[in-house]
Amino acid sequence: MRNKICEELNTSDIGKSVDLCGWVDRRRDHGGVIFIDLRDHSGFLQLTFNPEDGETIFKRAESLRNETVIRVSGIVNKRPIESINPNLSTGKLELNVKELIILNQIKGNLPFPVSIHDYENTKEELRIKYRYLDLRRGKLINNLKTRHKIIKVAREFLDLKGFTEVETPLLTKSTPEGARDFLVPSRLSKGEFFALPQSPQLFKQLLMIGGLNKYYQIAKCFRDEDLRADRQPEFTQLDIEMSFINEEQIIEFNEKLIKKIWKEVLNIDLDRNFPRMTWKEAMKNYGTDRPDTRYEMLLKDVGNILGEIGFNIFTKAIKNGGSIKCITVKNGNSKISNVRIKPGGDIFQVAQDAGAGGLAFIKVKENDIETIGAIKNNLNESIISKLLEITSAENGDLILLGAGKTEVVNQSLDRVRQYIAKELNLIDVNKRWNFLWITDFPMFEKNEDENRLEALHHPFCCPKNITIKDSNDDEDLLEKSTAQAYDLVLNGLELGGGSIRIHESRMQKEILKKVGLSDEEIKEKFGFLIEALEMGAPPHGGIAFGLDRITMLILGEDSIRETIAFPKNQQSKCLLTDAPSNVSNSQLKELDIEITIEE
RNA sequence: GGGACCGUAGUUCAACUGGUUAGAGCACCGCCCUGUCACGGCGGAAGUUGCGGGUUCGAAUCCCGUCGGUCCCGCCA
Repeated sequence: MRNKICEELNTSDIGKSVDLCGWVDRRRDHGGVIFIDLRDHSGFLQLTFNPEDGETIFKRAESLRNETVIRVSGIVNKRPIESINPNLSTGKLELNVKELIILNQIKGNLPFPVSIHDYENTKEELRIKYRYLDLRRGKLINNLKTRHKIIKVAREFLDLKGFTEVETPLLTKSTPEGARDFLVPSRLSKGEFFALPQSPQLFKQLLMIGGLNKYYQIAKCFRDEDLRADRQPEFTQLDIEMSFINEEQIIEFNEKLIKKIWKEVLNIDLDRNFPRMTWKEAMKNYGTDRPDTRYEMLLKDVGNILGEIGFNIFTKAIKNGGSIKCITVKNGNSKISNVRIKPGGDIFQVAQDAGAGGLAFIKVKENDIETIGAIKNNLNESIISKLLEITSAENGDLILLGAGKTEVVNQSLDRVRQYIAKELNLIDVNKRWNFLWITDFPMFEKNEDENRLEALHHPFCCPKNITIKDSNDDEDLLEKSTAQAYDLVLNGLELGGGSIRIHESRMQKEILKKVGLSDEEIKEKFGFLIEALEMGAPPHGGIAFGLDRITMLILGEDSIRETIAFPKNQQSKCLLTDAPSNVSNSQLKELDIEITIEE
């Protein structure tokens, strides 16, 4: 059909006869001469039509519209010097068309313009509904190519290190805890359901037990939860697992993998080792387990300074076992107006939205401080000087304080910190790729509402420095234990996480009991795992990266939808196919399923 | 489940504090134009202002409801 593509053409083709196919990107009809920008997957070439070439072909050329699909044959000509277009790789050339075949025409108006010159703020609703048109604009295709390259580099790297890519089932078992499952009924098992995997977690462990040694998978995962800019109901993990390995080895290995991807895809050398921070440090200094360390404003605990000054909110916080913490905004007094940090102000609101009762402030001035009377009346010089010492606050700085339950104080100050960093442009642009390992997660956290323990990572993480014998002797020891778990954080975003897994059946049973499962439930839901662990399971561990997020960050996009060919909208619907949708009664009957919602 | 913002021609936007017949660019249709490249010129068609209700002499504009979209909270082992 064609013997050339646009990007292949250069001045050595001048005088040659070529056949090209593509879309009409734009047409410029001068009456006498018609210019068409031909676009194919590789680039552009200007076509010219002259009346002297015959009435039939000229008439046909006049009928061309944007996005008409054509095949053209002609002679590659050198453009006159004054007509060279320096913005085009084929700008010195043009094709004088001798034969024009219209392969497909467009019907009516397009839902939005495709030509890159019209690239405007097209509503995303339309871009997703007519994804094939948006793809034709090129940017998304480039994003998909970058995504492809990331996967390719990872595959090559892992292959070279002796890993085997294995596909695990999509039709699998619904598991308790975690996210909501997508359920799949089956005609052969009426009344029963498969679940789509939230991750291949247990299967990759079983592969280790099977002696595969090194596994990876570009794995589709499914979670029926609400969506965000960085969360889709189906997403992709780069999933990795290894046997006879410890935490340190996994971290070092995956750091190499990430560095390789950044080098091959972006040509960026991440030469220094990624810094590490324990979960405790992260919570203490940043109030979150995925801190953005590109800027300062660390959280400081001022409970022992302000807890007993007599200000009721502070006193109560400490008395109830909570915290008083603060962040210091350098030169905040001039950069942030009073109304913003008082009730009704945007910064105050951020703190309150995060659950805090409010946000207190202390403005540091020359030889004085400014704050609300209820606080100021209770301060003396020694307290102030201690406060200034611990916060390193100087004249002009603004101290923002939170008091109450530690989790709430952490969460609200974390949000305020992030908000202010964005508002005041405090993010260090030189730290564009600020990777950080978070380690030493606790095994469990308390679910206050239901008064029970939940696995912080998942209940297959192996606790650190503790044996099943220890835990039998001291229940508390296990509950307060640290997991051999680690997360990779980039600029405040979780890129991936993993752990050393439990390879001992008795420990696995203990942990599952701790998160509230009965013996029966353990047997029913995880019997196959417990059994497998009893048959010579090797120590093993691994990690899973969010491939969509990695791609998003590498591309500098704000949403993973820009990295996915056919994404869902925020209501979890596919606007292109209108899925999910109704099914016929006969389909339902075959599954013995009845719809009870009323129309 | 909750909060915020948005919805005007095929499309991207405009329309003052509620006030004439809701405008413009691109696209579309017609005519003109032989070197443009986001070509240019003249003319034309194109609107249930998402939908429904209310306030008003008068609503794209204000109010209520509803539908759709985006961002966020909850949720996401």
